[in-house]
Amino acid sequence: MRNPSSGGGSTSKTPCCSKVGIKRGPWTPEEDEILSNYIKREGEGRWRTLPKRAGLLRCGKSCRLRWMNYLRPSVKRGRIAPDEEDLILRLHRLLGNRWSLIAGRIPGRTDNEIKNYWNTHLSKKLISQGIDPRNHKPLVVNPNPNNSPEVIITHDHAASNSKPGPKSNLSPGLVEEMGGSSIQISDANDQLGQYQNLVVNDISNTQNCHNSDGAMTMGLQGGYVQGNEENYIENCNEDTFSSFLDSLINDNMFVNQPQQQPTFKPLISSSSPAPTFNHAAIWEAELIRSTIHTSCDEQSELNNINHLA
DNA sequence: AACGCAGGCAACCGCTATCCT
DNA sequence: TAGGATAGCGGTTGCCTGCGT
Repeated sequence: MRNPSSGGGSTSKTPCCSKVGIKRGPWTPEEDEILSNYIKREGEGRWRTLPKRAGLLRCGKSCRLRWMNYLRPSVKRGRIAPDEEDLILRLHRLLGNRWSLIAGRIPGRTDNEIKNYWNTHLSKKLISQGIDPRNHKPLVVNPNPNNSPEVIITHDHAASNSKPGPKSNLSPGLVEEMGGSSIQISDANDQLGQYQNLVVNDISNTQNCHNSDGAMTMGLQGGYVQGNEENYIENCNEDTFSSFLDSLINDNMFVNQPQQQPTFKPLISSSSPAPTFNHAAIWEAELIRSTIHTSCDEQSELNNINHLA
């Protein structure tokens, strides 16, 4: 890809691999093999000193990235499946540009891969369907007979343009749900919200980790005021965020409103015409459920969640 | 066949969080 | 507690490739 001699960034700032003799650019098969063999032998970690120990003329960051994104045995290569695509969309609506969190829920996919896929495929797809990819809300299209892509963003979330930070990058959809007592989306995005609810609901029926009623409601009602995202998030610790997730999970519009059992459609009509029920949703729910279960048991997941708090 | 263009994606960047001494 | 080291994250860059002309 990149020309090693050209250097990566176009900025004048000092790159991390500015040392003379440190190689940059695309990795060669030989380098891959050296790195793979070394990590299989010695294990991950100590990236800073790894290149020297392994005999690579790379910086530690580069080695880590290469391993995480390509050389790890668990990394899945190949096209993103429609099921995965739908899952990415729904997770993005919940989590925003938290690529690592999204990737953590899609086995075999890396944050970089998902990020790239989002930027090159999904965001454009959403735009073409009149949905703002930043907040998953309908775009207000300027009435235009030739369907030119002139659009007005209706909900310009701060996360879209501001410097990302752990405390300010929740998706607007998520924030919206945090502020309301119901997960139900009341605008033209109803269908999308309902579809998401199905998944969330499915999770709620089986996940039993933080499922106390008290904890469940705390995240939503304990201090968050709609429009005051920062305050809420700043006060949000692991428990409250977990509780918030629980509240999402347990807020069950279909139980409350069984007559509204909707006709579900994929968020994006990527493949076949919309079925009344999508296997992807079941698969996704199962996947998310399993990760939530995992989060109950593993500190690493807590650490991940903690990034949001 | 040659050229130009746009899209895809691997890699790099700066920044922040966490760990360690 | 402070400060350095390390790990990890999300945004951005720019080369490569495929396609259209």
